[in-house]
Amino acid sequence: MLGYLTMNDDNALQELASGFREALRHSVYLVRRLDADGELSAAQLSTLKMLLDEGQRVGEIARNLGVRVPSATEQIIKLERAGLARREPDPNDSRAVRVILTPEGREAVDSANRRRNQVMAGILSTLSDQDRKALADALPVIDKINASLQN
Amino acid sequence: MLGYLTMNDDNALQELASGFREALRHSVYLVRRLDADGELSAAQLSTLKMLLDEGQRVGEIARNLGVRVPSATEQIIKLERAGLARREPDPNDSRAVRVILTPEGREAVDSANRRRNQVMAGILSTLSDQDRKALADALPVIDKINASLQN
DNA sequence: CCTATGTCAGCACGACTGATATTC
DNA sequence: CGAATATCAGTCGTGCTGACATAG
Repeated sequence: MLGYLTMNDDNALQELASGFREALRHSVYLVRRLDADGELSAAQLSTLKMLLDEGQRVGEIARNLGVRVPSATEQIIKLERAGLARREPDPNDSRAVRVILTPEGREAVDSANRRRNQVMAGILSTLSDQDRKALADALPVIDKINASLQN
Repeated sequence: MLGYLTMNDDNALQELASGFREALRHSVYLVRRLDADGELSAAQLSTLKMLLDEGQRVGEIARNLGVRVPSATEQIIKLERAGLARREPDPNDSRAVRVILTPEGREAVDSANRRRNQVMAGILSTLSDQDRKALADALPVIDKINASLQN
């Protein structure tokens, strides 16, 4: 049996969960809009971004993207066809494939990233300092929540 | 030419934009995961939810969902086939169609909503009070950002 | 006649599962 | 031989645009 305080806490938790879910649902459309007139789709940009440093294996990309390996392969093939990435055999493990950025890919990431950040910054610039602080404070928390999925 | 302070503000804005974009990108997968083992897809649940009170017209549903009318029609047809919603002519405007929930639809909303909220609440319950407060404080801000798309 | 509302047809994107090769 | 890695083939969900019918 729950005590009064505990029950309140539980209600608050449910409400927060519900509110956050709703916010995320709407944000899906925000992301879509952000991509709308872009040269790269969101999935492509995400994939390219994680190749920036030294490239990755297909399996790693899939895991980091939160999708299955065949889905990652599909994206990679598209990027390759677009001349933005290249696949090459992993020298240490011939089962694996390393995916690396081409110079064009690197340029595409930078430019698309810049464009999207500017659109978002434009939206954020209409907020009050207080609102921006609240958002900034919540980002690490949202990261934590997202990270809890990696398990 | 921008002054020092302004330039700092601008940098901060860009960083906030970038961080928020990144958080949203990851959240897409969170939402997916939340839907994964559900009886209703996220789009279907969202559609059903806005019929709870007194039903809505197709155009209203589309606007509230943030999608085009044909996309809303498609969802509605699926819900109708599943026995969760019904379409009937609007008595005041014969061009329009009112969509209303069936009792089964009402039940489905409740149950799916409950399940998803519980999963999310489970995740949130692992956070500190401070983190939860930060998240709660940011929700209205995120709503504002999302609302800025309605234009 | 023009506009608003909804539906239909056809398409694109991006995920998934299941079935292979190939290598460890 | 069994496990891991990547790809291929086929399917599904959900969005979009453009064309259309009907009503205001």
